[in-house]
Amino acid sequence: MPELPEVETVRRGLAPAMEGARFTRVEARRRDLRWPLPKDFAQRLQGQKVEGLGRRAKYLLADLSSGDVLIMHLGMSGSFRLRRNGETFLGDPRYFETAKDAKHDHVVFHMSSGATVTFNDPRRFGSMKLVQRAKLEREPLLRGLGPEPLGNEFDAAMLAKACAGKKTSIKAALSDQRVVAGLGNIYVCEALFRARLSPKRQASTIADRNGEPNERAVALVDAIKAVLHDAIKAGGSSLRDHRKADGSLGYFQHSFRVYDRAGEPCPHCKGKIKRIVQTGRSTFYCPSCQK
DNA sequence: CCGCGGGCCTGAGAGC
DNA sequence: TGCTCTCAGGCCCGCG
Repeated sequence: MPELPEVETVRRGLAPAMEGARFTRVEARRRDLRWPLPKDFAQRLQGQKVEGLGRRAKYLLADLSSGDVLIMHLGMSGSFRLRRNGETFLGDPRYFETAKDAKHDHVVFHMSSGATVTFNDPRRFGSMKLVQRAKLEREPLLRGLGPEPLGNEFDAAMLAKACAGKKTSIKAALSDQRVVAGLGNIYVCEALFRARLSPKRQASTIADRNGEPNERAVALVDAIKAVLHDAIKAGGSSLRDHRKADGSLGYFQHSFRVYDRAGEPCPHCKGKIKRIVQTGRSTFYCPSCQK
């Protein structure tokens, strides 16, 4: 599921329950996640205070009083659910916890705030990892990541430089976390539509020979920032698994202009939206608007 | 180094 | 109802 807007939505939902609170009890019910949890995972968290809950790309980072950082990733199907003092799930009344859901509850945090934070992930592409804060810069999961797309330092010059000389498509380049960190299939498709650029265009064509940005790079950066801002405002996109921490749904999926809309009319020219496959993933775009 | 394809897992939905 | 097939928001690894 989760691309940057969904992870940011989860972060904002969990922060009030976790920041300033301690782990009173931690259950690691399943350790065979994408990267196996260490044997002492629960023990290393127990009693630690969460100093802050941050985000880098699609990773959640909990800063702990022990000097460790808890890195969490949602993979494709991961989600967090938040309960307080044994209450049932807050938020959307359409949500019911089913036995099927509970079997994928792999990690449970009991917090001194009275909150219970449950990590659920059917496909187990997500995971967690504890690293020392002093070694965070050398952490392999984070080391190669490109700039945060919503940061001030991410601009047309930076994107053009990263794409200059790239033979691959602009779709593949934007999906590459080393170029820009946090976009996935949905928001790459949506950003390219907003920038009116074809996903098949060679990545290097947003830069001139010297690697300087052209007008396409400017449009693309604007489109990326805009779609991410809009999606965060909507609480992310809920397709299959994503929910806000209180169990309610994000609603940005209703604002998709091309993603998952093959055959439907383009919102701009009314032509047919097309689905193609690039590097093994679906791409949705309007062949007449996006050049 | 670069780009691509396969694999990791489970579940949902379509078609028969 | 149930089987089989395809597809899914991410990321890592190995191959050429």
